[in-house]
Amino acid sequence: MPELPEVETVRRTLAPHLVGRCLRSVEILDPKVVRGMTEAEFSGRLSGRAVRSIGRRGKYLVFDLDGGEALIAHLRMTGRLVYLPARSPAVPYTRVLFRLDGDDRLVYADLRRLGGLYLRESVPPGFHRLGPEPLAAEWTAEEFCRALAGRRGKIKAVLLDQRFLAGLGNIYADECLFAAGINPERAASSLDREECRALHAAIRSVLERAVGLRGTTFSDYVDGEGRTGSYAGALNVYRRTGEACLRCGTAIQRRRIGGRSSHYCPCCQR
DNA sequence: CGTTACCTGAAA
DNA sequence: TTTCAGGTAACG
Repeated sequence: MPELPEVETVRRTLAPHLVGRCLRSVEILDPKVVRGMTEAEFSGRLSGRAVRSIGRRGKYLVFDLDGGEALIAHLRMTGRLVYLPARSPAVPYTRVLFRLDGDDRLVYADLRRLGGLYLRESVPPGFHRLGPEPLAAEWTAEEFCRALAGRRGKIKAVLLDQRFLAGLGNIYADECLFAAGINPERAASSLDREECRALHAAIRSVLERAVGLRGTTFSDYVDGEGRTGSYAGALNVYRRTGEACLRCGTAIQRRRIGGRSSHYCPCCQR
């Protein structure tokens, strides 16, 4: 479910509740979501540690804990991390419960169970190969243009490659390409300088606006306080197949690129 | 490079 | 019944 704006929103909504507080104990209801170690090791190494800070890298959340330990989460499609004050109703599909002081809890819920919880040593290899953060000041149009020129494959597939750029997913890749007026089927290396700069600016502005609106909710996504995001009303092409382009009126098309649905306006995106 | 597997549920 | 879903990794 979550791409960079949703994960960043979860980070921001969890931090005020969790930073400085202690994970008193861990209850694992479904061992599958704890990756790369036994349940006993996972709960043993986390129990009793306080949360120092919560960070984000691409679509990963990183909880830095006392003693140099870290809890790392990837929500994949349907994962949720929700802060649950004492006596709150249970969250459907809860897989792991972290008990805090005072009977408050942090819940990991995940309908499809594709997401996972990790410690530093068990983090998946992709974590260490993430590309630049698109909202970081150091990520310049110059660097982006150079990197694109050296890539084979279609621009849509390249934008989804987390080694190329960390945090874009299917929704925002389509929205950024629309904002830049670039067809998703174009070869990445065929973009000229002006198009690269337009796409760089589009990625920045779309992601910043989406973070400001607290992400996009279709069905599953909620933030760390259980609230939905409101970027769905700002979407121009994603899941609007057959509807009129808001800019020119042409019907939005959908086709499969690199195994994912891509939505675009055949008139505005060349 | 594209395809498949991993999971479950909703919608067509 | 089939297809589709916000993601990634492991195939061939």
